[in-house]
Amino acid sequence: MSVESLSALDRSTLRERSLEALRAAILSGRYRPGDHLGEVELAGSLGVSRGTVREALRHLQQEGLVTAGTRGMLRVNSLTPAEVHELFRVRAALEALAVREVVASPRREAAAAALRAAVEQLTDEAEPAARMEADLAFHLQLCRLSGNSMLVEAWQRLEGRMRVAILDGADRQAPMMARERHVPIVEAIERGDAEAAVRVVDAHMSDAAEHFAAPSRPA
Amino acid sequence: MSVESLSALDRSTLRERSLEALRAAILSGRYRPGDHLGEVELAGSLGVSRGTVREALRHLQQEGLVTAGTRGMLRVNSLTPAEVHELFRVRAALEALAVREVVASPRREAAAAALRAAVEQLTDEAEPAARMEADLAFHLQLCRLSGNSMLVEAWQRLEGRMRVAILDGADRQAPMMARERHVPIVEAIERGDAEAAVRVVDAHMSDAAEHFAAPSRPA
DNA sequence: CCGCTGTCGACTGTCGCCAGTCCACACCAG
DNA sequence: CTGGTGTGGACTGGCGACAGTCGACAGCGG
Repeated sequence: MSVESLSALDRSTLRERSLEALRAAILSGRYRPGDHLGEVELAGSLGVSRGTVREALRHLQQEGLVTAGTRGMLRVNSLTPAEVHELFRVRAALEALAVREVVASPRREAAAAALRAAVEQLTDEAEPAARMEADLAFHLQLCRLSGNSMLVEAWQRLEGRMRVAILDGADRQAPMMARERHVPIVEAIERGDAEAAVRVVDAHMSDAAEHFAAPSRPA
Repeated sequence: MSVESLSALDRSTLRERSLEALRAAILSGRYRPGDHLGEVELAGSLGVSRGTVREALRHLQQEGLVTAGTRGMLRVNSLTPAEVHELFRVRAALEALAVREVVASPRREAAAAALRAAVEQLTDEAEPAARMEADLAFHLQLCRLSGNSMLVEAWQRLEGRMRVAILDGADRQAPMMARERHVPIVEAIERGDAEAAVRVVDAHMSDAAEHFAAPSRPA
């Protein structure tokens, strides 16, 4: 029943490690959408007390990976196709702001270079999880380069939900993560053509929503 | 030292009541930015245990009203002028998406009517706090009418920070909350002119950022 | 007078426990 | 056989206490 033993080697708090372990367990599919996450069971699995698990669960709840059911019980959350579409539209709005700010920034040259580097990490051969990481890293980098901390935070709050949506439709994720999909964004930024970049991002997000909204696990 | 006694009359949990009380205490200025929020002190003030206060504080931390300082201690957060600008730019992006979706919605007529009603709540005479509430209610309503739940959630995550920013510059908030500032948005939506509505929202947010970014409380 | 050190205090991290509540299931009366 | 009932189990809500850690301050040596 053990999720994964918490190595007590690093200096972070138990709460942080538990949070990380829980998030990884959910994202890895160890717990499926709808599964009940009992505090006592998790406390036993993680080797920590209930209170510690509680805080981690509350955090995941705010992240949207976990939702409250009957009697305050928490279950692994899943997204409806409609929610996936909504999610990607919000993401598109945020990233559109990001590209506009990057283009308008005096550090546009350096930003474009950094994005070039991030795009190179999008390998076409790695396993799905690694591809997703590289893809998310690119988009997060894009937000970071805008220099807008509030934007970064808002984007990161969507990240958990995006991961579940992407992993749910992992069978068809390959084309979305391709390097060719991201290069045009960087090129438009390099040209200083914000509107073109926004259009590319919008189209990219729209396609992605279409791909990942398909209910692959009827559960 | 008592923040405010929690009436044990309603049916909500202690955690929720504590959270509400704490948020109100911070937003009301009972605690100033930078103030240390001790778990034991708050527990005593609220008449609940430390664990309960802890969870409420963690929630406020994610809301951005509270930030972690040395040794995990939590302090009331404040926003730099730059952050206020960033905040309103993100908000503008989200509300622009909202108006686009409202205009594109088949329920546009009904939505416009609901916004008309919300605009009427923007009285020019009430006290600052009430004006802010009406203003935020209008904008939240706008997001809700988009029917995009992810958008609503993203917006609400900014709400706490917006409140602190607005209250910090409450001395000059009056013009921003005026009804005339919001009527054009509704009118553009009624006309079905999404781009015009977006421009109005953008301008509104830009002005607001300018107003509320002024450091009024040098602390 | 200045710097180092040891001790004290305060605060958070974490834990185990008790209480309240809801659900499921067995049981019994009709 | 069916419906109401009661009882047991499981789960979360909430609490008090212990332990670890860091900062402040007084005291001592140079």
